[in-house]
Amino acid sequence: MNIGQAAKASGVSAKMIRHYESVGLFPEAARTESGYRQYTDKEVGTLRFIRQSRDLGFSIEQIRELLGLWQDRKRPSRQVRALALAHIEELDAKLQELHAMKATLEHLVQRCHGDDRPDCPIIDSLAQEQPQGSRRATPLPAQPRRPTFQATNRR
Amino acid sequence: MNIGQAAKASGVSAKMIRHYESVGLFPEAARTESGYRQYTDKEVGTLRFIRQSRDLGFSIEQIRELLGLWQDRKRPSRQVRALALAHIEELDAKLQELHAMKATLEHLVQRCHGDDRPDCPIIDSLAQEQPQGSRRATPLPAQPRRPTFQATNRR
DNA sequence: GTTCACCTTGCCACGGTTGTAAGGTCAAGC
DNA sequence: GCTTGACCTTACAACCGTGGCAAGGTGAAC
Repeated sequence: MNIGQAAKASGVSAKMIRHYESVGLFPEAARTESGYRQYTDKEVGTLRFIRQSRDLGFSIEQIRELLGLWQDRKRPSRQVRALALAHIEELDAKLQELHAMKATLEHLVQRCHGDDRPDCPIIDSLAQEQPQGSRRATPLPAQPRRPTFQATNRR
Repeated sequence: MNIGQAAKASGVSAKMIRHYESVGLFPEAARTESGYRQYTDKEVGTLRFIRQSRDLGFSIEQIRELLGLWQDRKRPSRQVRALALAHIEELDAKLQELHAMKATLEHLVQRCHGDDRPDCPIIDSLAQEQPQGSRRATPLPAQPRRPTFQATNRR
């Protein structure tokens, strides 16, 4: 199986298969005489595992661990569960963050007429300097101020 | 005011002030004879505006527009509102995505004993090949399969 | 022997932010 | 004066995951 076929079968692009190989997430594939990578069903299975994990938002490093746990047939399910729980917590943190942003914006949008007049509470709020005892409901202790949220590529 | 002081006053790091300047989000600062950037309160105000916008998850490009709207005192509030609404939709899309991930994971975690036994539905599910008529509740038409969600740097 | 789809490697781009390196400047204390 | 240390300057690389493009080699059908 060439890389293109493995890509189709697994749902991981050929580009990313090469990338995963280069970062050691995926073992180096066998090659034909002319250098073409060759894949078996077993490897496609691993690629599918990777794709599913990515779809659930696991990072490459987390997937590295997951693959290790998958390979090790004797490992306690406790370990897998712990990894999943940790990831759920990350997702939760992100969800909370995004939710807070959305709530603030919705509040502002609600108070903006949104007509021909220039007066606009949204802009005003952005321009306003944040008071020391911030407007945060819970004054979280020593919280990193920058959002851990990054706008992602639109496609 | 030197860059360090402007950074403290605005909450934007010196590093990022330079960066914003380099990408044209922020006008080039005046300089002393020796080349030090000099800032006034007005510019610190702009920096604060940028920071507040970033805290709400607006992208650099969106902030560029917001700054334009802020500067233009006659622009209809409609425009600002539209920008905010568009961003709320982006946030919503992300929230939905993360929520779906979390829901799936929680379902799996719930069914995993999490004890010393190796049997684990989480790993099994990742290994399992996704059937054509996926497990998605709504078979969204031509949805990009890759998550638009990126794990972000931990700090 | 040409054509076309595929494969190869390598480098660049996107977000936004941080780190690091190698140097210049300023104000204080001696 | 001169050193020290905190600040400033620029430039470049890194993070993460993915896509794009270039320049070339390969395989198989016609």
